[in-house]
This record gives sequence, C-alpha cells and structure tokens, in this order.
Amino acid sequence: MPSKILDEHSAAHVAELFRAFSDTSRVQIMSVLLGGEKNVSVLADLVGISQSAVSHHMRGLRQMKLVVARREGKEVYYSLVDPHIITLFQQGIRHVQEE
Amino acid sequence: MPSKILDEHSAAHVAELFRAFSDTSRVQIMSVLLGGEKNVSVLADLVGISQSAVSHHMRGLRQMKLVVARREGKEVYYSLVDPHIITLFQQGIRHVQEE
DNA sequence: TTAACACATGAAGATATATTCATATGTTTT
DNA sequence: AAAACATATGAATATATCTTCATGTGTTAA
Repeated sequence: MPSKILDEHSAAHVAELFRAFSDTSRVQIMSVLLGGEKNVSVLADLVGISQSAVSHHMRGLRQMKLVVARREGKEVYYSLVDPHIITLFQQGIRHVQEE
Repeated sequence: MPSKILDEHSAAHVAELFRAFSDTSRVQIMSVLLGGEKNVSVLADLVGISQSAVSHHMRGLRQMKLVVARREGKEVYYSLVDPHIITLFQQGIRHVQEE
C-alpha cells in the first residue's frame, strides 16, 4: 500500500522515462531495436524519417541509457540493453494491442 | 523475436499511452491513486497544482481509460482500474529508483 | 430559488518538442 | 591529403503541451 505521493524530483524522473517512449518515431525505433541492433541509416529507412531526426532521437535515448551505441567503422549501431526497459516497452505494446 | 517494425498507427497509440505518464504532475497524481481513489480537490492539494489543472489532467487520463471517475454528491472520485496499467506505471517507478 | 461548493471546460499565453536544413566531426579509401 | 560516406549537432521553425483565468455545469443546502 504505497499510499504516499512521489516527491516532485522522483516524479520528474519517472515522467522523463515515459516521455522517452511518448513519440511515434521513437516507438517505431524501439520496436525495430527489439529485433536486434541497427545502425542509424537503417533506422531512418525503416522508420521513414531523416538521418538527422534519427540521430537526434538516439541522442536522447542514449543519454537516458535506454540504448547503447557501438561504432563499427563509419557506422554506429544502436541496441537495447536494459531488460527492464525492454519489458516496460513491450508491456506498452501489449496494452494497446489488447483491445 | 518480433523483429518487425510497428506500423505508424500502432506506434502512435503506444506513444500516446506513454505520453499519459510523461508529465510530472500526472505521475504524482498516479502515484497518489496507487493508494486508492481520491477526489479532485484532494489531488490538487497533494500534488500542489490548481483544481483546474487536475481536472484537465484527469480528462486526458479518463479518455484513455487509465482512470475511472465515480461521482458521489458534489465530489468526483478517481481511481485506477486496469491492473496492467498499474503494473506498467509501477515498473516505471521501480526503474528510476534502481540507481 | 438562491447561494455555496466541487468539478469541468474553453481560450490564451508560455514553454517544450520534433523535424528540417546546413554544417561539423569521424572514418575509410584512393 | 582529398574525397566519399556515416553520423552528430546547432539553429530555426512549426506544432504540441501545460498551466492559468474566467466561466460553465452539476449537486446540495438554506
């Protein structure tokens, strides 16, 4: 029975986490990454947005440690690492599909 | 291995769901509702925002069926009903607290 | 029915966010 | 070193979002 309110600081962090998945393009990016690591231009192609837009999104996801980047030559591969984050995201997908 | 991209329509719905929890005030409201149903003015007091702001937030949460409203006299009590939503939200809290 | 209270709602202003464009950085090949 | 390619970044614009203010709606009590 955690009947207590979350303090503003913690609440802001929770909000920040959910905000990471609150954009259609980022959700599509995440959905692709569920299938394994992808580089930026592949993501841009699959999602249908510019390379620049993808890079901007990945910066945010990276800073929140929701993805990790791995450089291989000229390309940068992004992937999901945190199993809790993967679960959280998949639960979101399941919820909207249960209707 | 769902290596496939979410279509834009589904992705927009997932994004919409996460967006519901992407605001500090709404996260605080949700955290309070974890402890049981509360009416609007109590929520406003606890969260520290205006009655109007709470009503606006509750409208969004209501429309997404993340909360249900119950009128009792002059007051309207809101509560969480969907156990999957509760779990999803609690997972978000747990994630930020594991640091 | 009028007053008082609780909540909802529309409009407006302020702030945040996503995308694009131009350009910078980093890497490989010639 | 120069060219070509992949990615990152800053600035600018367009759009979305949150909050407040004023007022509307619904309910109870006088």
